[in-house]
Amino acid sequence: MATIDDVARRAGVAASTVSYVLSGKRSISPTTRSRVEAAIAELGYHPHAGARALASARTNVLALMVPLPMAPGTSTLRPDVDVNVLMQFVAGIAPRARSQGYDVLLVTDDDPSAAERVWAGSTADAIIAMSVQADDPRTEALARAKMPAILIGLPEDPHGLSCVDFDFENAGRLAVRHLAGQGHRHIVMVGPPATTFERRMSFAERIVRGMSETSASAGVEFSVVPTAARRDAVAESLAPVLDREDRPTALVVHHEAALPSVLDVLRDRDWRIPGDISVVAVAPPSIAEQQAAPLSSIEVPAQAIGATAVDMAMAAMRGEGTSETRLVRASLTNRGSTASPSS
Amino acid sequence: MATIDDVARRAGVAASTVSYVLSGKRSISPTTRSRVEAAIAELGYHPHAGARALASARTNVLALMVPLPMAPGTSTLRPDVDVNVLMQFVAGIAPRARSQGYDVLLVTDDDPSAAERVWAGSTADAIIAMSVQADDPRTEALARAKMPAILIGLPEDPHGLSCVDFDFENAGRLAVRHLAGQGHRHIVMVGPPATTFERRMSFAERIVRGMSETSASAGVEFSVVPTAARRDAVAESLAPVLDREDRPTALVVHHEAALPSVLDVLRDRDWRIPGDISVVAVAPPSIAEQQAAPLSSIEVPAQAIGATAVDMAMAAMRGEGTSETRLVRASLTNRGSTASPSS
DNA sequence: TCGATTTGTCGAAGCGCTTCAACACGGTAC
DNA sequence: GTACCGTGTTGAAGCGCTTCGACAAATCGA
Repeated sequence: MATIDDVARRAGVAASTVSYVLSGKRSISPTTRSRVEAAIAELGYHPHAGARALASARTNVLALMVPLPMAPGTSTLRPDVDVNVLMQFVAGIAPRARSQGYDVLLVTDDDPSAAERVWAGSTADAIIAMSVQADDPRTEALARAKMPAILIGLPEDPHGLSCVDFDFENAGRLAVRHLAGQGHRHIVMVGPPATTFERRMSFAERIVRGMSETSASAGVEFSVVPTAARRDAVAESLAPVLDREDRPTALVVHHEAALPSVLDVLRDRDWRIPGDISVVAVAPPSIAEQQAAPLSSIEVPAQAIGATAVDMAMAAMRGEGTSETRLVRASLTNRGSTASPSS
Repeated sequence: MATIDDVARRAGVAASTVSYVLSGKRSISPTTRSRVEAAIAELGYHPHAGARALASARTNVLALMVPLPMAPGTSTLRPDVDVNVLMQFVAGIAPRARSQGYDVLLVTDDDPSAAERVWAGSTADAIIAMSVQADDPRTEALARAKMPAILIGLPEDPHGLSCVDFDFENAGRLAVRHLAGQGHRHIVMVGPPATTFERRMSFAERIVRGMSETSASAGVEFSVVPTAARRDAVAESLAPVLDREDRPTALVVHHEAALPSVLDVLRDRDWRIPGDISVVAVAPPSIAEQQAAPLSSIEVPAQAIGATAVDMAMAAMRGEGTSETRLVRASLTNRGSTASPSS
């Protein structure tokens, strides 16, 4: 492997000059610059990441704490984390980090001390923690490690850390307002399984709050049906609600994995969308689009949130960013799956 | 941050002694060892990863090339990579790497030169590349970079690199043998979309080869139906085959995402499993188990393959591992979704 | 024309660790 | 008693880079 000295020798300059060409921290004459660049190209030189980290005290690595949806060893999926959504975040984070010259380190240990290991060992410059729960133990560990950290999700007590998340409360309001505006007086939210609520994933609580408050003030009847993703589970959970004489005229589905099952259940009853029932999905665009029927949806811009998290991490490293919480605003894309109730 | 010198001073020994306590490369007296360990604990010392990498020429980082299933910027899923399967691999890789003291670096660039960047910059000690296609350009790039690399998947020309994969050909043989043994004379494989075949993902080609050869020698009629995952697509793709008078009595489904749709389509026809039709899934256990009906399946041990890849990478770094190809053997778990055809 | 800036380059001092040669010391062997 | 060995420890030399202060040369204002 060629070193910076090799390059310097070949270009007939000092090593420090090469360094400055690379970093742009001092002005360099065009002549020198091109000689150095030529030498770099000829030798196929790549600076040694470790040496760089040692000398500059910056690693150019961003650590990403990902909850592994399946416990290692077992094959059971953790039902409260949707793999597709997870990937959407990663798809937003990785390229954005790369474009700023950062590599992404995957940290999957559920042990909260992993954060300290990464930070204290100068393995990464900052951490992004995904899928933060209301009472997530990682939050405190991150704060204690005193390292630039961004949370995706909203803990009860951020311990002074910055957070990004989708504005689920607003999404809930939006959905109800849209449907109530069309004349719906009875709305049901089909939500994540009960365990998600028990785990205190705040997003679930927030969207419910948004919906129920708006419903109340609009005089709309509202209830929540938590469900597992499997079709039989969905059918069973929904039956009591859909069988009622006074059944809801609109469904708001906030459970990516259950979406196909919900549509199937409606189809089994020969209910047309939106003729017999209106449906709004709360999901990343790619998922809403992939359904059998195009669904009007409140799009969770997971990729954009991921990218934002990276930007906030960069800001935090620069010492800017007084701890802030950014809630990315909801917007409803109408794909024609809602209409005034026929009654 | 405490340095090794701080620890040495506190323990009253030389820095090199601390280093040897940490690495175990020289014998240390029990007294000294415990004094050093105490100092480490008191100071909360963590060795600086960069300094370590510089001095020892080893980073203790494993790079993982993951094809991002969704192109950044767009929201379209690449249909040939199943997110769930991807995650299964990661779930096998990350903990195994960690247990050997390695961190995992996520490399999502599709640019083949990413490998060189990572290697030449001494950012990682080895690379594992996932979802390798028959004619994957990354293969040659990896080989050229002359770095320890393991491929998950089977390229046409491994360029001397080691590979791990599931023995899909064997899986195909196994499935047909099992069904033929029960008396089935007409089997259809429901496979990944046509684009997967076009992309020359070798797994698809291999399982087809295994099935068709065994079918031929067992006198069984066999055909392949590629399909997209969505329910309407599946219904449409399967219709010509299932509507035939002489319809198949068994389906082998090798397409994780389409599995639920296939079951739905059968249910719509009021066909019972296995009474009216036998079904075998080829999928990771977690996915086979999650279906509405428990499915007999040939289990793709994605986690185990991931772990194996890590072990092979470690061996390759030690300079062992003459380039080898390991195919992990298939086994069929009977969950009662196959039976002799009723005819 | 001369001092004051600015511009471009260099040399050297570390960053925190690993590792090698060297050595002190008590125990064995003769 | 001397010679030798193994054990446990040390000091110093880098690993490849960044960055700071210094400095020569070019540019400027008056």
